[in-house]
Amino acid sequence: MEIDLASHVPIFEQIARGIRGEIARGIYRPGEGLPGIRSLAVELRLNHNTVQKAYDLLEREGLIRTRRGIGTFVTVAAARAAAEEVLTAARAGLADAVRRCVEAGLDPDEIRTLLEEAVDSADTGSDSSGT
Amino acid sequence: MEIDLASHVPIFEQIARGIRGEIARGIYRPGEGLPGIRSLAVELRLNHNTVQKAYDLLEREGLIRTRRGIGTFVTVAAARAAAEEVLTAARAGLADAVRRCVEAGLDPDEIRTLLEEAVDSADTGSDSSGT
Amino acid sequence: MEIDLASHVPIFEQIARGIRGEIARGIYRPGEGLPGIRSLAVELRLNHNTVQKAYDLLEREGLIRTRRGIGTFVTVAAARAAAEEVLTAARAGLADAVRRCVEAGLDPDEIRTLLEEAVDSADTGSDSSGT
Amino acid sequence: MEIDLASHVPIFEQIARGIRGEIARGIYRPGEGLPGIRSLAVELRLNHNTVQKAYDLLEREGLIRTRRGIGTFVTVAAARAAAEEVLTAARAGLADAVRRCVEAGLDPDEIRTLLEEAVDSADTGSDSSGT
DNA sequence: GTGGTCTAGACCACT
DNA sequence: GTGGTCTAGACCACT
Repeated sequence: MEIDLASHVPIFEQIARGIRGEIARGIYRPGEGLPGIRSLAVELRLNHNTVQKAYDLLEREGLIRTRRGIGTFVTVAAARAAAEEVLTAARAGLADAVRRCVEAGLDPDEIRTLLEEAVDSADTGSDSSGT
Repeated sequence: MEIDLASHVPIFEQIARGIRGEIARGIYRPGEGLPGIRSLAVELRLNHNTVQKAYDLLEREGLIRTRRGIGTFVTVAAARAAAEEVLTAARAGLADAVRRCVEAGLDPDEIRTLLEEAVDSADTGSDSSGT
Repeated sequence: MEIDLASHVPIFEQIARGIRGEIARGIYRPGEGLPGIRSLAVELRLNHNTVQKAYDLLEREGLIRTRRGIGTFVTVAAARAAAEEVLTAARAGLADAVRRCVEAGLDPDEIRTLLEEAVDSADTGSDSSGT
Repeated sequence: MEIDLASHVPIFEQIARGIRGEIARGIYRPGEGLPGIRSLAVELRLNHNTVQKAYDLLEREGLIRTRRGIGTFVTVAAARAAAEEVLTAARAGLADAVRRCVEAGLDPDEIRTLLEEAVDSADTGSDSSGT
């Protein structure tokens, strides 16, 4: 998961988004355990309270369930819910970014070109070669 | 200019972006006066200090210049600089949004579809169909 | 008279200081007329209200006297008073500048060197060659 | 740090000057933490926004760096930069004060005498006599 | 506790 | 009217 400290999006929100995305993509499946708050905090070099806040948010959304002393788990209803939330957020984010491009004076074709560049470079981790 | 009070982007930053965009698109031209800090604050229903902070930022960037008791004006170097800043920001924002879409599990074609929807709805007023 | 628009000292105060100095040095003598508000404003490229404010200040101090429709004149008591005020202000300003030098980490000798440089360069207008 | 509420120099600028001087003199060293915005505000009996503005200015100059939730620290490049800025400002201030003395009709010797008085009284605490 | 943003409102300088 | 500074006080994010 990548945290952008310079972003205006609160860090706890970025963490929550990251986990939502991972649930949506099936990286974490219902019943599966999530990394511990402390260890994730160490990995991301953040204070554990910040990670805690992200987990709290996800629990309020019903995506995860914390069991004292045992750990945090993905709920059964999570996969579908996460996918929807992530999709909605992604769509909103894209619409917003496009609006800013239009305001920047870019015409649709230029935006499409930028999109292709962005798709290509975002495509890093996922192997699209089919190998 | 539209201000999103719910956004994580600080209001003063949103104002600065808006004005940068307007300079970039030639709505405000070098030498031209910008709306007064107080009057813009009233129009946007914001506190004048918030608008002041946005103008401060733009002045530090060299896009505008303030003259005591007279008003605020677009600098000669502004148009080009604003266009560049806005373009860079727009590109970064789009790349970011696309990355989130990919993380949401969307494939390139789905992202392209979303983009077309976004372009259409962001296409405020400017009828490109020529009909 | 030199006005420093970038200075934090209000412009009307700078004008007043300038005139006080000129009275103190005998450039304007008791009974003599001062430049008109409008013409001085034009010369200094300022709004006449700003010059007016400076004249008001000097009148309150008793250095000058305005006679409607005739002009502004240096009062009899002015010369001595101006000299005192200017001297007090100059002394205070110097003490302040020295304090800042000390705070900048300069030792007395370095400050003395700077002073000699400053005295030399401030010596521009006054012909010390005796020619 | 001493704040002169009657000065024409804005309070936030006075605070920035004070801290620049303290960095220049090595009172605060690179990596070291500065007093918190809120606590300094309390100490100086000022509003925290005013101190904030001073810190903003210093951050823009690259002298200090703020870390959310942690505090404000002197940057590595700060010492040299601060010393230069402070020296330049001190030199300019002294030149200005001397110019005013000359305009007040003081001759170089009188200015030198005033300087010695100022140096003596500004010589707070640091006994250079070695006694 | 530490910094960041924002509002409401006041006072000043310049045009 | 136009900008600049400051205060008092509130709310949020991160440690």
